[in-house]
Parts: sequence; structure tokens; C-alpha cells
Amino acid sequence: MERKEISKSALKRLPGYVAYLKSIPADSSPYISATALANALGMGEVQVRKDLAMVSDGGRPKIGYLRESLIEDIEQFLGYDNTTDAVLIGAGKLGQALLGYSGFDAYGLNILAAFDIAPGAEQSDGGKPILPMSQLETYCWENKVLMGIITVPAKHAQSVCDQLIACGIKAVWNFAPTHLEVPDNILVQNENMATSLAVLSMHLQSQMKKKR
Amino acid sequence: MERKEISKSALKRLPGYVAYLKSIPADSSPYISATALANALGMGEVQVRKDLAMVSDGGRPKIGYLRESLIEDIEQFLGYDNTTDAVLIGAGKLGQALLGYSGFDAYGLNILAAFDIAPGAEQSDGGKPILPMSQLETYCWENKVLMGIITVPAKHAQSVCDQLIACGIKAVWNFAPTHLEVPDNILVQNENMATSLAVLSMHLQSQMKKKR
DNA sequence: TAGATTGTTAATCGATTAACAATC
DNA sequence: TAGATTGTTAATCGATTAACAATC
Repeated sequence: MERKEISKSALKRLPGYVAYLKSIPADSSPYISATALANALGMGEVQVRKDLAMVSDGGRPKIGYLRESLIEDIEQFLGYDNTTDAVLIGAGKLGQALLGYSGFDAYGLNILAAFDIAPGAEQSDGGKPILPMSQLETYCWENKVLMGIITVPAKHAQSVCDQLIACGIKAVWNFAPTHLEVPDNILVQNENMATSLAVLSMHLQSQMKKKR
Repeated sequence: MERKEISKSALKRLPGYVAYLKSIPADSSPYISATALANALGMGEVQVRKDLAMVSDGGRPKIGYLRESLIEDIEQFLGYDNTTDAVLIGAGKLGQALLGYSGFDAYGLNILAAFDIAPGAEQSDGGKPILPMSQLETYCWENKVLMGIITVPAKHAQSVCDQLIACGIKAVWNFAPTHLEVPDNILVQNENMATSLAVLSMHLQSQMKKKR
């Protein structure tokens, strides 16, 4: 299918569709309508239909989409089919948790190794190498790594980020609660727990007020 | 100051301001302008000014905002001053990482205890209790817990969520990669790694295309 | 054919940006 | 006073929703 320009908001909704589609029991109907999908996820049906139209050409009136191919279409659109190799910097608790999480394959992400200023062990629980920072540069170039995951304390994040860019990395997944300064062609995606907490905190505040 | 209605997008930007303001060395000027803040974070200055106007009444022409009180104003607005107690369900790697993370106090979040179907230990590394699920309900009511953090595998997330709601919880921070069905008055905030990965994956794909 | 569903075109809504007036 | 900065009002932009036409 032809590739249209997708809005960032629509892009962010796509993984939700895949997750839901995959959770449907195999013995149910092989077809699903945008309407059904929308209801299941509590979304507007027009929105879902528009999103699906961006990634698939397969909707059939009166029937809907073939579940299997819809999943494939979205995953292909998102680039989950060709695996991305990544390195992770900062083998603390969070870093090790991500390193050990096996669910990332489903999204085409493969964390090759972790790096740390002071590696406690040579291997993670899952058997992935934990290497000293001194080896980062060689490793990245040799393995053509394009993504870096930052799980170091906030005060070291910028310096780590600069090093990653010097190693040829094009996309950074930042778990440190800090703003990173990068050149235009580099993408920083902040996994911002503080943002989520702000939303949650706000909701609880307004709940409290209602009670009183 | 009077409390205006803030947009969700603006709300999500506030934690970024606080993080940056706190990172400024104590010996620099006690004042900061919206312009300076915008430049530092790579944002539009009008946007920053509007956001700040929502939470503070203190901007002074030609001078800017007093850094200290701006931090206070935002934190108070976000409700970081009165602590929220939370329980965490699922003491796996990610769960333990969050349980052990000391940085949440800064956001007014206090994880009291973790729960798990099969607690391996009675305490986490940080000394917080890890309790069996059977004790969840009593614990929540006794401690008036309003927030639940879900770090169980996707297939158990909905059931855990239902239990939490039955325990009087009003806000759920969901780390499981799945959609949760909840009543209207309950807020679910998804910490959606899949979403972030979609954005990153997309960026790398377009980068690759340019190269070729 | 009738009806469920898709896909598209137009209208609305919300948020961002631009222009301007106010202030110290 | 002049100029930097705030805060507000109006214009633009983007995304969502509503209305409709097309299709099996």
C-alpha cells in the first residue's frame, strides 16, 4: 500500500490497536470492523477508521478488516518487521529491568548490550553483556547501532547522550528525567514518568475536592 | 493564586519546567524569564509564557520570575506538596525497579508496598514490604490508598485493575502494554513504552530512507 | 435490494502561534 | 525615557468529529 503522511497523534494510537487485535482469541471471527475496535478501546469510530485507512488498504464494507492482515499492516507500517539494534547506558535497576524484558522483540527492538561506568557484573541475568563505557564507541560502530537507551541519573544524561551521538546514534530513548539538547537530525523520545505523574496527581487532587 | 482550567498538553509540559529550574546552579541569578526558559528547552516563548501564567501570578516585566517561587508555584499546582500514597502490583523486575527508585518523592509519590501473587521475598532491597495479593484489600482501605501501579504481565492487568478499583483506588498507573476497561471516575494513565517505540521506530525508518 | 460498513469531504474544536498592549 | 519583559486578544494551524457518498 502507498505510504501517506501520518500525524504523530495517530502514530501513537497504532500500537494500541495491535495490542488489542493480538489479544483477541484465535477462534473468534477472523474479521473485525473499525466500529468494533473503537468500542473495545473506548474510542471514536471515525477516528479508528481514519487511522486504519492510513496503514491498510484492506477494509471491506459490511465485513471489516481481516484481523491477521491488519496486524501485519500496522506492524509493517511501524517498522516492527525489521529489527532495530540498540544499546542501553546505565545498568542500574531500571536499566537491568529493561535489559531483561523479553517483550521488546514484538516491537522489533533488540537491546544488544548495556554499558556502565562501573559494571558490577559482566553479564545481565538474561545473559546480555554489560560492558564498560570505554568500549561504547567501538561497539556501536562495529554493530551499526542506531538507537541508544539512556537509564543513567539525570545529571549524567546529557553527557551520555553526547557520547551516543558521537557513536553515530540517530534515536535516543531517554528515561532520565531531564531535557536533552541534540542536533536537528537526532530524535529524543522522553519516557517521561514525571509527565504521567503530573496527570495522575492532578486527577487525584480534583477527586479529593469533590469528596469534601 | 486563582486556579484556572489548564489544558492537558500544558499540564504535561509543567514537569519539564520544574526539572530545568531545579537544575540551574544556585549561584546564578535568582530570576528567570519565560524567554530564557523557552530557549533552554527549545520551546516557543509565547507557549512558555502562557503556561507559566496559568500557575503563577508572579512574573515581573523586565525581570521575569523569581526562580524559587516559580518552582513552588508549579509544584503546588501539580499537587506535589501533599504526598500521594500508592501500592504497586507485580514485584517483577520493573516493579522492583520502581519500588526502589527514590526519585518519586520529588513528585509527591510514595509507594507504600508491593503486592504479588507469589512474593519471593518479604521485603524489597529498599526495605519496602512485598505482600501477598490476599492482603491487598485490607491494606488499601486501612492506609486509604488512592493510587495503584500495575507492573504485572498484560494478561493479568485487567483483573488486577478490577481488584484495585474494588479496593477504593481512584487512579491507576499502568505499565502493562494493554488497554484497561474502567468506570468513568477512575483515571488510567498508561506508561506506554510501545507508543514511544513506535515514534522512535518511525524516525529510524525515515532516516534509513534518506541514506539510501 | 437493504443495510452494514468503509472511506472521504466539510465543519468544529482545541491548542499553538502571532500581534499587540501593558508595565516596571 | 527606552527597552525588556509580561500578559492578553486575535489569527492560524492541526486534529477530531460530523455528515455524506461509495461499496459489497
